[in-house]
Amino acid sequence: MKITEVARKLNTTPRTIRFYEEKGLVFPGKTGNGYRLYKEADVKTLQAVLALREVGMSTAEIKTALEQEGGVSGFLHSQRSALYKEMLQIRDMITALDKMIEGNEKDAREESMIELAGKLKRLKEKRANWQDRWNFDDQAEVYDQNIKTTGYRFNVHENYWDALQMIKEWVDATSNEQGVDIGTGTGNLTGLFIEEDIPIIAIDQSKEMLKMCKKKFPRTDTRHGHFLSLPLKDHEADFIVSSYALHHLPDDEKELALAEMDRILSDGGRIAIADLMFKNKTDKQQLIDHLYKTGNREAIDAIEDEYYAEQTRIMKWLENKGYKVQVNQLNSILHLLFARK
DNA sequence: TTTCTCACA
DNA sequence: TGTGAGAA
Repeated sequence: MKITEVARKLNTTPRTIRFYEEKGLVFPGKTGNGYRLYKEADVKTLQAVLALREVGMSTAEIKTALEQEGGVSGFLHSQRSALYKEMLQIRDMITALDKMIEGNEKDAREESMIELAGKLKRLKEKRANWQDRWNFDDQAEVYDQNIKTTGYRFNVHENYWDALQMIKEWVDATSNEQGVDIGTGTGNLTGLFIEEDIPIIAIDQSKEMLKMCKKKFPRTDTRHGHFLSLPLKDHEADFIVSSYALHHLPDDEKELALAEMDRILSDGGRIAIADLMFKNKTDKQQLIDHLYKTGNREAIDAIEDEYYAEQTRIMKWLENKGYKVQVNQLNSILHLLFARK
């Protein structure tokens, strides 16, 4: 396609298209006489450029967007993720301010305001720098091996495959449903669905893990993202599964994660979670006491290193949102949670 | 027709 | 961030 043809098709002028080339957004080939020749792919990118321009992005921003891995859609998702983070911060600020207003009306002392401000600041920091303390990028190669080797006196992966299998069976998906696996890791759970030709989007915050997942199950749609901002539209998923992932989020963020799941899940959709948790606070204390008594340092270290959930708290949250919840405990720390919206 | 360059808002 | 005009 020559330049005027493309311009007409996209409702712009040849001049503008050349301008975008000057800014490094398209690279058409040239004919013998020096005329620009546009391929179908070039037209596509130009279309994207025009669209992004329309939304107010600068050519420089568009350039970085185009260069990002995952292309435009990857960029859009990361933009969404950034905005979502901001939105959460603003929401935190509003609740904190509401509390201050309330406190002020009751003629509270200044300390409580300062206290609140401090709490807000810490929350903000936590949100801003959730970091992968466990370094999953480095674990990608060895993760599957680690599942097989049982711990000395404490094996977090006991009943691992049972749990994944049970999730798959409970979800009971058909091949025209859209699934999502959050914190897919090396894709063990995702694989169970892929084997049966059930479309599933595998999400992980570790790009190395995603590579490994793609290697094991090439047909998987892998996407970079994390619990607090999932790269999916509202109500896009028919079912959500997640295994051995939620315990990497602090408790207050777990509820945000559930809210985010709720956002992408269609009405009547299912959530199935397998994770290390305690039934409730007293259960947690009892188990830890027991471990102390028996001197099982290994287990205590493992538990303290992560954020095991309280099953009842998650259950309550889901029920408040109108989910019908069913639970199943496989061993002292492994719980399954099935919820229907 | 198209390209390139300089200038302009 | 574009656009206009003129020369080739």
